[in-house]
Amino acid sequence: MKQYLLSLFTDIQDKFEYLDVNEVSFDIPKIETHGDYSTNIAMLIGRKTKKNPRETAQEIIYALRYDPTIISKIEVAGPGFINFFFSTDYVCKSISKILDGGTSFGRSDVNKGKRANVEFVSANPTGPLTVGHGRNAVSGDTMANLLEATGYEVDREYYFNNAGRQMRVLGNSVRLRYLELLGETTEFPEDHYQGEYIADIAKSLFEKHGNALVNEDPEGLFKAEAEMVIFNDISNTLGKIGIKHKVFFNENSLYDDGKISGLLDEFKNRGLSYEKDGAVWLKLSELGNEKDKVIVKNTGEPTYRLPDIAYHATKFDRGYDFIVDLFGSDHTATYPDVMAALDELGYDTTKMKVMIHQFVTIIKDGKAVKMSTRKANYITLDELIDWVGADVVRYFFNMRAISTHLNFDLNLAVKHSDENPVFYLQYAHARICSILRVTDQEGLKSDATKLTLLITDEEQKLIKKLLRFPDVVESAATVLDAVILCAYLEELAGTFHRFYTVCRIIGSEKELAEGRIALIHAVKLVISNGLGILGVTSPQKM
RNA sequence: GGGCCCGUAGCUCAAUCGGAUAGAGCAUCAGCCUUCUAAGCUGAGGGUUAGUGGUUCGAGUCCACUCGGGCUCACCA
Repeated sequence: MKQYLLSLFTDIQDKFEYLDVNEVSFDIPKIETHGDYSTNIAMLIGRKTKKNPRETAQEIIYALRYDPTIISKIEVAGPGFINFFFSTDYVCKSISKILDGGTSFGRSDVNKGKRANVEFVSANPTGPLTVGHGRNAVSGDTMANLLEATGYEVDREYYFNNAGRQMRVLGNSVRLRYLELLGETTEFPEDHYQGEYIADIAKSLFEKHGNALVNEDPEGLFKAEAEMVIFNDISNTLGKIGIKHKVFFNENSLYDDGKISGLLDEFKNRGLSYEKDGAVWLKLSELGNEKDKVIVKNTGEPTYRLPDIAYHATKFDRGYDFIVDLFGSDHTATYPDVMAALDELGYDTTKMKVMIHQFVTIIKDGKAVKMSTRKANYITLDELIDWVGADVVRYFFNMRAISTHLNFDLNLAVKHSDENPVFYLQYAHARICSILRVTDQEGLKSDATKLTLLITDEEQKLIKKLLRFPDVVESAATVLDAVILCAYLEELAGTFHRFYTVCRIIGSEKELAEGRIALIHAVKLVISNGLGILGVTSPQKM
């Protein structure tokens, strides 16, 4: 529909000095009487020509040569809007486009042939995934789905570090719990990992090796076992909500293949780094950032910054057209350093988009649950999934804009009731499936040639809503946020439920019934395509 | 103190590039099942969009300041 309107304006572009097709946009008015689509172009032109926008709008309408079987009315309204009304016949017939599109309706190929990399989760293997990681995991996977829906070939990537201080502490935490099992009294430092999972790992080591590990290095088997168990746990949890990364990128590999030392040399040769107090500093203040930062500590160990830069350089070197990083707001301060360095190294950072999601607050019994990874008083993502189910987890994390704080109300999520929006959508789908089972028994078929009979208000609204789906997917993919899609699907479900209460299928005249069956097939398709992008299932029955 | 994010109905949140009368859900109240799934539908009440000023044909949206909340400012990641 939008494309058709745009083509009309392209045809008349030459007739108006200030008319630029690139400036013409079409909105869907909030109020029905303002038409199916509306444009403010006459007001934009009016600003330049100082002419009354309403007059300009009228001149444009006279010039437009449109097919009256498609558009039933064009009018000037308000301060100079041009409103377009599509004919009911055209709206009805558009349903076949949806049915023909099938599972690919809503998808586009605007980015066909391009490759994208989405990095998300990227938690180091020091403990189970928390609810906060859950938001990252779900948002990242959904972003990847959205990009795929616009034609990208997407690699989902997980970056991790199994070296460094945190992992040493992890190994030692396991070692101390192990020694406790042997009856030794040990001091368990407060900065060590307090979680029960540490004791579990120690216990399994004790069962396998008895007391043979008394003198084992904390960085030896203790660390290795912990890493393996925890990683296994992480990927199991991700698997439960349908997430599978294609690439697990280990920070260590950057050392092994010389990327780190090469980068260090390059910084030095280009005069971008210097030594001070036994450490190596990067001249970020000269690259437009606030202050210089250490890239190699006086212990000789790099800070996270150096491998981070090297890592992102590999993403560019691997030839991606679009690179997405997703992390929580606690990392806000870190990425400008990486970006500045990459810029200086000559990488085109406009190809890269850093997405930051705000924190998740778990609300239980009306109160916020305080969480700390080290102290282990947190709710794990795994527990959450077991508790409320994968669909609810995925939907709850998708239904809020990632830039806003998310309150995850456990008491609400756990309710399998009408307070829970995900069921509202799934119910619409299940309801359609149920109708189709019954109509099938009655021998009624879907008949797209009867679509022009769908002229009631409820039917027309429903069809127009369905036709918006590709635009919604495209917008959601552009901003990399599924919240638009969730809002759309909830509207669509509502529009369907209203149709359902007013427009009966069984009991209607056969031709009308068969046209309506074609319509609900289209609704079913759009709901399940939409839920599919969100990673939520579309149940046949509820 | 500096940077980033946020503040919209009692609660949780929408609002397309700055568009026309700020919308949903929940909660509250009043209705609707002998008929395709009532996990549904209809109706009612509920707002100085935190505040003040500015930009313009038009501001929840952009700018400045103020207030309130979160995150962050490491030789941790």
